[in-house]
Amino acid sequence: MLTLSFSTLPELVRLLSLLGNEQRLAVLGAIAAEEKYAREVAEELGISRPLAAIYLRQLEKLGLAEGISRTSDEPPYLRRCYRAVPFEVVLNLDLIVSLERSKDETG
Amino acid sequence: MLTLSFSTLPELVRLLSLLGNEQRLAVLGAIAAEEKYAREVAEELGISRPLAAIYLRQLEKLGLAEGISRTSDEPPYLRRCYRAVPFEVVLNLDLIVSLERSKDETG
DNA sequence: CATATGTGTAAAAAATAATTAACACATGTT
DNA sequence: AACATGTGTTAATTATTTTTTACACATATG
Repeated sequence: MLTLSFSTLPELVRLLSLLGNEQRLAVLGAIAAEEKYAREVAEELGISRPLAAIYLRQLEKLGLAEGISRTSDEPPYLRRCYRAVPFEVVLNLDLIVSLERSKDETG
Repeated sequence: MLTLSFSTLPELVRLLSLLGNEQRLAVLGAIAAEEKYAREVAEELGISRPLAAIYLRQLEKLGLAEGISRTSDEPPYLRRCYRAVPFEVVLNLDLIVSLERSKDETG
C-alpha cells in the first residue's frame, strides 16, 4: 500500500482538490476491484469517454492509479487499463501547519 | 483531538474540497496557534475581510474551527474569534470504496 | 485501401467557485 | 444623535473548473 506524504502545500492541495469531487472518487471506486479501460469506466459511470480518460490520467499522475497497456487478439489490439493503487493519507492540523511553515521559509 | 469519520460520500467530498484550496488551508494555519478574528486573519493573509469570514464559517461548519464570542472594554465591544480544532482524517481507498457502496445501496 | 474499437488532445461551451464592493447591523460609550 | 471597530450578507464580477464535441491517431486484420 502506498502511504502518501507531502513535502509542499501545493502537493497536498493538488491531492485534496483532486479527490474533493464525487465524480473522480467514483472513477477511483470503479477501478478498485479490477482494472478497467477508459471507455468501460465512462459507460459504467455515465460520463463521456474523454472525461473518464482525463480523470484516470490525473489519478495516475498522483499515484492513485496504475496504468497498464494490454494487448489483445482482436480490435482494439492495444488498450490502456487502469487499476486503483491502495493508498492511505493521514491528514491533520499539524501537517497543514508544518507545510505552511516550510512554505514561508522558502518564500 | 477530533478524529473525523464519514458516513456518506458527499460528507467526505465536502471536507476534501474545502481543504483542497491553499487559501483555506492558510486560514486554518493562521488560527492554529492562537485564536483570531476575521479581520485579523484577512489582514494577515492579504485577503478581503468578508472572504476570511466566509472561510472561517465554512471551517467552523465542518468542525475544523471553533468560534468564540469575545467581549472587550473598548470598541468593538463584541467580536467573534476563531481557533483551529486539532483534527485527524485518515483517507484510504477502502473508505472511498465503502462509501461508494453505501451510496449505491441507498440510491 | 477499409474495418473495428479504443485513445489523445484541444477548443469551446457550460457550470461552478472565488472574490469584491457595498450596505446594513451590533455594541457600548460619549 | 455620533463614534469606533468589527460583522453578516448579497449581488455582481471575475476566475476557474467541468465537460463535451470534434477530430486525428493507433493497431492489426482483411
